[in-house]
Amino acid sequence: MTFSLSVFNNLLTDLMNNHNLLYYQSMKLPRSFYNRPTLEVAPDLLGKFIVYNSPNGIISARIVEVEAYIGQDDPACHASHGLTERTKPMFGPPGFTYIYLIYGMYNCLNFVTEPEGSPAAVLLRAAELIEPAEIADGHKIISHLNNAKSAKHPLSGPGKFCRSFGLTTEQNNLDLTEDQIFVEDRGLAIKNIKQTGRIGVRVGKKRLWRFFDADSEAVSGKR
DNA sequence: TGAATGATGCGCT
DNA sequence: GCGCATCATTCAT
Repeated sequence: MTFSLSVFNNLLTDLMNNHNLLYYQSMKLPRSFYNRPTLEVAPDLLGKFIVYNSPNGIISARIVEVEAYIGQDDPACHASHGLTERTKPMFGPPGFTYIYLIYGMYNCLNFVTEPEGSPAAVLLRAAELIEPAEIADGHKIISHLNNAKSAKHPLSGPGKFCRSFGLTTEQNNLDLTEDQIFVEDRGLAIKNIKQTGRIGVRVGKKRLWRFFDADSEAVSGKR
């Protein structure tokens, strides 16, 4: 099973290197994927691949950990204080990025979910580069941007992920159905999904809205 | 355990 | 407007 999946991925890798556009168009998640209840979207994102067409080249990694933040009634959700300039993307249509600065130094990437006017998003907490690097110079770009700060797991944690990918608030509110940044399905299924409370929040701890791939080494924090 | 670091939002004038 | 507490984090001690 594991072997055939890796063969499958290698085949896709070759396909993609030779037929970039065709591959992207067929695998990219459509807006309808995000236009659903957030608690369905979040676990469904596990095993999908985030692809960023960065100024330095294309980077991609497998998503292994996410958290859901849902609506004005969720005290941990930024939208709990209502519509503000910062949280505007979450109130907008689904399938857009929502990136904000946290603790003065780290950025966090979210995927906006649910219909326009219904503020919700999924926070990307961790991802994993698949060996061999399946797109372009992913490893090189990431280790350069990460500046050797966390060589072993440079994508484990929302702040580390954005730092390694080179994502900042400049990439806020981008359309995930266009080509700069998107998520794609490569047919990889996650068989061991675990669910816990969200990390780092002081409110809304009872909601078990963190989802991660229990078989991944790249998951951040406690398992 | 705490320092680094800055935008945001709230509660006042 | 102005000041201050808060914050979906990370890393070194």
